[in-house]
Amino acid sequence: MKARATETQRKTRIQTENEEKILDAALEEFSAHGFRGATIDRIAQHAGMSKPNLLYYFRRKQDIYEALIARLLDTWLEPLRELDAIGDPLPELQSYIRRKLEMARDFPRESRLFANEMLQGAPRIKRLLQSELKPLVDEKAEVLKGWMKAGRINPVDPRHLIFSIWSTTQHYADFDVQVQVILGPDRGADGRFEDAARYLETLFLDGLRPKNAAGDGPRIRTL
Amino acid sequence: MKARATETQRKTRIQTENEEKILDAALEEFSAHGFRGATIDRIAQHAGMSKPNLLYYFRRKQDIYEALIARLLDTWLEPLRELDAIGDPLPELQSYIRRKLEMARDFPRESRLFANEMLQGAPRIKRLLQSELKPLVDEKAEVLKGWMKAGRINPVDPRHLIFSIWSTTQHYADFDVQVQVILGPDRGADGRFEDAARYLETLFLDGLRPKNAAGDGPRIRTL
DNA sequence: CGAAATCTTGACTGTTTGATAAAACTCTAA
DNA sequence: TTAGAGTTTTATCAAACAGTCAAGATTTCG
Repeated sequence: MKARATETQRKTRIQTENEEKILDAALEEFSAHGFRGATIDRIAQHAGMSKPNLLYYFRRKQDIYEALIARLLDTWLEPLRELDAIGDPLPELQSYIRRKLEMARDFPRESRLFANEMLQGAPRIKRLLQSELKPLVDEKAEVLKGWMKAGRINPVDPRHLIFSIWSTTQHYADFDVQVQVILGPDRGADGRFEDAARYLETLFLDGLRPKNAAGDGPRIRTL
Repeated sequence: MKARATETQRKTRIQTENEEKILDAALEEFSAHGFRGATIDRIAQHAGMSKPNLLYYFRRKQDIYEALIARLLDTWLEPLRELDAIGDPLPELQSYIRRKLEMARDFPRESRLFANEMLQGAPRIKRLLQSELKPLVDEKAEVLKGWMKAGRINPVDPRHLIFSIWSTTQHYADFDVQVQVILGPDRGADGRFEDAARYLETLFLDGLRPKNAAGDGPRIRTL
């Protein structure tokens, strides 16, 4: 009779399977339409079960969404956690960028779900951002600052540096349609991924200013 | 009796005012909740009028959305149009980045509306992207290629370069909540904007690798 | 097997939503 | 001033929506 009670209780095979199916379908829906735009009917349909049956596993729409968010944030921050203060700065950053890019490739729906929540003003995870995300970023910002002080990477605002890594990599998941329209069908998904990886490597390591050439031009006005 | 007919017909003062009020309210709603998540009721309420009255100006929900999208794309592409093949590459790119950053600061709702449409797979503007966006990007990609061939900027994939400018700048509008959580309240909106501008300038011009120092470290594995 | 626990379904409720009709009201220009 | 165009509201509708309930079907396990 009681299915998803919070009590310590082993999950049935069917329960595990169905919860998985539901969360997968819900990810599809929520990531494309946001919390309000998604409907239980569509999630149930996509999960291949009746609406009342879905509601047997998750009492309310919000419960599905929260279950999704809960499992998301941890996965999402994993790449940043791996940024190692002991390692060499540039290779560390490079592999962080690559890990984020791989996540955008392998978990685009998760990326979009996160983006959707942000666009809405993060009403449901703002607190989590405060308690989980911020301390982690603070910690890693200190690591970056250390590298800068040692002259091992150029001195920039470490937090904005992190923003730029997030945005450039997640762009390939969140704006996938646009990317495909612009790049055309010539190059498949794998090719696009490698192109993006190569480009971001150059951008973050060396920027656009040519090192050898004198062709620098005048500084632009600082408006 | 007939209000918003497609016929050539002068608009009333009231008509102009109310359409403006509606579009502003709709922008608020659609940018935060997407097409499905937004409701006419809430838009009407936010616009300070009754739902039937709103529907007197825009027959269907979709009409409001489309009116919004139509006026958006043109504004959105304006900064890229200004990228001048004749100018000096680095200052041109720098001021393009700055213009995009200014748009993120001054029109965050428009940015979010666009992002929302993308997350949904751009069902309503995919065609417009093909016919308007792609040719423009193709044209500007050629400009960039020319600069690269002349050795005036580092050789990179021009389209991915454009993606990175879009993503880094729009991030400050689309993920504003997250940015605020991480940066804290110490620095106001203006300070954040200037910090971002300064950081992006360094990133795009010089990247992170220090020029003077030898501290380079080994190359990372190309996974 | 067979009973208890688990799972599934159809029928249903109250509410919200997009949209319409027509009556009532307001503004404007001759 | 007043007729008619333009605007707003009240009342209403059908569909979509989140969520409930109890009865029936299935699985699990002693």
